[in-house]
Order: sequence, then structure tokens, then C-alpha cells
Amino acid sequence: MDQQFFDRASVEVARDLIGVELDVCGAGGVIVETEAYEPDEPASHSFRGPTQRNAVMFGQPGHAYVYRSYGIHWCLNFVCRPGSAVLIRALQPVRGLEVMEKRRGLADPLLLCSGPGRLCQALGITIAHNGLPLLAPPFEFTSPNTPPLIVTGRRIGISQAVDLPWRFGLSGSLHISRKFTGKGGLAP
DNA sequence: TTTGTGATGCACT
DNA sequence: GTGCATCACAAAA
Repeated sequence: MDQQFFDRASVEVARDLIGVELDVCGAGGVIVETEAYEPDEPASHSFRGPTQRNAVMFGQPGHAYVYRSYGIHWCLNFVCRPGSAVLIRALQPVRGLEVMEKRRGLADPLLLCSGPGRLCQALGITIAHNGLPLLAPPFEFTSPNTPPLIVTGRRIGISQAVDLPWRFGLSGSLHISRKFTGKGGLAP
């Protein structure tokens, strides 16, 4: 995991993040679900150009973009090339279970980090993390030993560009936010 | 099992 | 004023 990893198209980064372990201050787990967003498609925050909110999406690759969702939750993205980013949607909890359970107020491993808002609550991600470099503490990445089997599908919770198959998941994972339906599968 | 809706903040039109 | 890259819980079916 290095700077070059993020300096690519978000679709590639989103796919390659599946199976990677993400920890924040010692709490986290294996990334099992991601979505890619590019500046030239209307579902992306960057579609209409830079604003105060999405400014870090247009900065250096390898930084965190955090925004408030529906007034209640936080969502964590990894910035790739300018205007593109990967939304982290779900983790399989591995480390710091107690802290995450306490922050979430529940202990079910299937509900701990299975959704972008849940994941941020479990890891303690807030707007304070917006713009922070990913290749430095409190962030920590661990690559998988063997390449994971990946499935693809439509992105969730958007109303524009709904047909782009830019959602990626770990095949067979029970920790995703929603099942992958229809045609899936993919070669790395 | 699927569908509906309230809570809640703020960027953008 | 509108519309969310959501979640949790209730109600219908």
C-alpha cells in the first residue's frame, strides 16, 4: 500500500481495496464493500466541480474525504485521481471489537460495520478526519495474502447513473450492507 | 419478506 | 426550499 495505489482510476482502486484490512486507531477490519465515483458521472459529489464540501476530492490522491450523510451519518471516502474517490461501504470486523461495539451500542458482527454510516460510527470517523493522509496514523492498511474473489453490482442509494457496475464486494461475505443481485463475478 | 417513514444537517439550486 | 452516496424500526403482506 503506497501513494501510487491511490493515484489511479477510482474503479481500479475500489476493486483492489476489497480484502484489504483498514484500521483506525487500532479498530477496524477487512474491507468487503466499496463503490467508485468519477467526476464525469452525475452520481458523484465532484460532478459539478469543486465546492467547499468536496474540496479534498480535487486534492492529492491518498487522502480521506468525509462528509455528512442525510444529516445524521458520516461517510468515508478515499481520494484517488482529482475528482474521483472510493466510498468505503462495509468492513468485516477484525480488530478493536470492544471499542466498536461500545461506539455502535451493539455487538452483532453483522451490524457493526455493514454500511457506510455504521462503519464510520464504529471506527470513530468524523469530519475531523476530512483531508487527512491515509498513509499515516491513525490510518493503517494491511494487504491480503491471497487475492480475494470479487463480485460487482450497481451502486446503492443513488438516483443518477444507476446502471454503472461500480460497486465491488468480497464474494460470499456476510458483512456487506446489501446482497449483490443479478450477474456478478469478476476477474482481477 | 418487502415497503414506508421519521430523524436530522447542510450544500447546493 | 430541495434533495440527499443512510439507518433503524414499524407496518404491511
